[in-house]
Amino acid sequence: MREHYPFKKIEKKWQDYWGKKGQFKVKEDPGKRKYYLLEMFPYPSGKLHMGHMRNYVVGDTLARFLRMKGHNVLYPMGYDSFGLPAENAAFQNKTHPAEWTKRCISDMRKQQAKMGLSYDWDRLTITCQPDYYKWNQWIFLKFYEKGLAYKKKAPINWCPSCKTVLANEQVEDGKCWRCESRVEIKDLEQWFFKITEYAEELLEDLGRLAGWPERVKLMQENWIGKSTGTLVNFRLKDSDKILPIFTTRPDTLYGVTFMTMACEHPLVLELVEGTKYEKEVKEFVNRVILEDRFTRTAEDKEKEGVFIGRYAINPLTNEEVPIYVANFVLLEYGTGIIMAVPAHDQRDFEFAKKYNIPIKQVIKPFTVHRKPLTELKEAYIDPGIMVNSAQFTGLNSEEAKEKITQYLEEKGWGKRTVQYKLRDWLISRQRYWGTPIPIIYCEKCGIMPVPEEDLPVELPQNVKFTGKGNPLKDCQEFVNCRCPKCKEKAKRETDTMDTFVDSSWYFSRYCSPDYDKEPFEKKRIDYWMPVDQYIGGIEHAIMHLLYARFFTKALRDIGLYKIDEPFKKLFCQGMVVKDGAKMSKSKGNVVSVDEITNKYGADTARLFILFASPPEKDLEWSVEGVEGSFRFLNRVWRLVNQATSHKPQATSQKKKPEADSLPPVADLHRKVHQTIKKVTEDIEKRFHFNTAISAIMELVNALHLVVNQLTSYPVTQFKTGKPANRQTGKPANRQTIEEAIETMVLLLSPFAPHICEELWENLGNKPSIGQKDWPTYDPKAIIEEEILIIIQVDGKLRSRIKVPIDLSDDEVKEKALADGRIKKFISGKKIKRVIVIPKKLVNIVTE
RNA sequence: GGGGAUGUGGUGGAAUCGGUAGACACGCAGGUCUCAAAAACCUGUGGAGCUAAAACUCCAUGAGAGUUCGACUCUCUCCAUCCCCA
Repeated sequence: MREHYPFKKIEKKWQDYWGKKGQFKVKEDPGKRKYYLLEMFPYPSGKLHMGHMRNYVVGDTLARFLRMKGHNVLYPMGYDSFGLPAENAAFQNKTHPAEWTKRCISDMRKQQAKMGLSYDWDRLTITCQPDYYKWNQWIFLKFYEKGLAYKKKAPINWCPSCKTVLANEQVEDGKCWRCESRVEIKDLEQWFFKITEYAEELLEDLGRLAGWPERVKLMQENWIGKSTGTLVNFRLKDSDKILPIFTTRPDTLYGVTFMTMACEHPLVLELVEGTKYEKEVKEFVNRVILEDRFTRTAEDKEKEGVFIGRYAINPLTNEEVPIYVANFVLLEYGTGIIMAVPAHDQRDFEFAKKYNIPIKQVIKPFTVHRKPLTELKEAYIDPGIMVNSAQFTGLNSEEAKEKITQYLEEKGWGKRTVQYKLRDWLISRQRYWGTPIPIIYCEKCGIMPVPEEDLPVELPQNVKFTGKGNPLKDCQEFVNCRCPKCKEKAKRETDTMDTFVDSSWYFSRYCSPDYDKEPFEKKRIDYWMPVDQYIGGIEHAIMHLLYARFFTKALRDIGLYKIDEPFKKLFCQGMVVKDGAKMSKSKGNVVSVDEITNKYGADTARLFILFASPPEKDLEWSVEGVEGSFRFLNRVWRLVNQATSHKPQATSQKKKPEADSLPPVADLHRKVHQTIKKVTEDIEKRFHFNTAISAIMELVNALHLVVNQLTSYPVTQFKTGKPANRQTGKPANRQTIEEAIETMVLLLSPFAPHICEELWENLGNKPSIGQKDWPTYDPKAIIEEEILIIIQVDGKLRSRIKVPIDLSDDEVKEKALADGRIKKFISGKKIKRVIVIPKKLVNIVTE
């Protein structure tokens, strides 16, 4: 590794050049095809890792390619810079979150620049700055006006000793991450965005997102979780209360033998209050509530519950059934109360077995003679024939669903309904480092939105970070204010917004980052939006992408957008792993960007990342692989410089080849054009940078062979040759080789931009290679004169022959049958048929 | 339990529309150069059989079946790993 190309010098030189020239700045240009290329912006947590870099290298390569193809490419970068980690770091390092964030951003920008990423830095957007979060507040007020932002009680994690709200990730094993006290669940007034209002549209429009991966759409579909079913009103015994339940199985209504309620259901504690059941129920609820959803609903989790001492009345049968509170019922789904039919639902079945609750079968299989119910080992969940169901007995259960729902509707006991799993978006966070919610509480006037002209409500700088509670609450100068209406003393909302609010529209801010009348300028947004290609990790498949889609629709209804969907195409790159595990500090398998750029340079890192695997798959980091990429670039460097050098190559002086052993120059010309085609299509159609690079490697290998063999060729002539004639049959050697070298450098330039700029200049061209047109191939040049035909006998490869391209199928068939090797296999056999696949293969089928 | 993805040499991967399995690279082995090494360059490299060598033959894409003249590719069953949901 002693001698290598001077990548440090070259990379610095061209990064400076691009920066000085402002080469990547873009403006709206109606005359050019726009292309908005977006990467998920990072959280500035300190150092960028190779996982980030993979995202950016894919994006940057694409951006450079598209520019050369003549697109007007918007390629911006920003930082998602509000959030809990900054606040924690501030507490630990005794710095201000703003300071810490600023430092992280500066570090990350340096690393991104070192990788040669071609962002338009003029559009840099940092979400923790008032000129950005002002518009979060503005949007909040618009949502509030439209009823899309509202307040209601919701349970939160509460640490009684720290007296603070905890995020879910701060609860470890049901205990506070800092002081290890038992976490409690408290109901608190919180702000919500009404995403459920768009549930149907969000679901429906998934069908129009042709450029999205199927699995992401599927995940969103499941998350929205639409189900059609029936709402049935049970009555509470000895009360006039109604217990509404949602079911997708109204056909099993006659088989209800108990009810279960979610532990979080507010009615639970109300119903047991002052009764002998109170103590037991409370203890149970408090225990269950702290387990996370996953463990609670896991298949193998023991189903548990407690009788609460009350009964519900089935409207169809007037039967009384006991009410339980159970661990497997979630408040979020349906109404939080479930009618339990143990005969036809597996979880209900297990529960009933455990607590000796009767099991009543109301559907029997279509196939006759089934074992009696008492011997059932599991619930019967499939459709069948209705039994024990009054006037519905004998019906097909699918049919009965409809009939029973109809009957309930007639009687006013229930109705058909559509249910979504999607919940409204809780945006309140009880912490400092986020966008202040622009609301004022006045004793006289109530909830008052901050007037638009008073925005932004700025985060106060002067707060104490004790690690406990929300520092904003203790900041008197922030909290105390005047009511905008009556001007009396009032108090500010101290909750801040979820950071997902910031990332739900940042891509629109890039379009007009300097605009100060609204979040973004219509004229410019209409030119750039929607995003043509979004690139990011699969971990955002649900939350971020769903919120951004919701924002787009809501802002459209406010009149800010013309579009319905923000991201036309989505690409999710795989993870970067090392030693079989995702790179992470705790595992100690992190490869830092600096380490790689210092040792091999950015071009090598870029090339390796793209070459080692197709971008949607996980990428295994390999030191040998990186060295291989480095070797390749050195090879390219020597090859091109050898061609431009005045000194003849020392090693190539040995002997002159015979005239007939001269390299096939026409082949090289063909190879060049085939490579253009392959590389272009691999990038454009498939995102398969790995095969694009291997095609370039093949071209380099071919060139290498030609240059080495062609010892009679005076290398000095490379420097100032005329461009190759691409129209006529067989160009001169010099032109062909020159064309091959220039094309190769052009094709390689989006992947390894620095070295290619330098080589381009060395070849006697003016910079910048990034502003040259992407090469196009000549369809005539890629046609082979002779093609290889595979000959099979009974599907087995037996011979190959070369034939002229224009030979007819019949002639090919004849040649195949006459082939010496084939004769051996078909002699004495009767030929049943011969299949000829034009220009590919002949299969001779014998009896 | 439901849904999805993946499974190809010693390794990463290629085979884009059902038509030569293993492109390109890594690694390894041998060679050239060198006092030696590194670098660079050249040659070989799925397995087995048969060979002095070449040629040739057979086997091989997680396992097993099916469709087809022909299957890494399509269908079914199973196994393993990963992801999402419950």
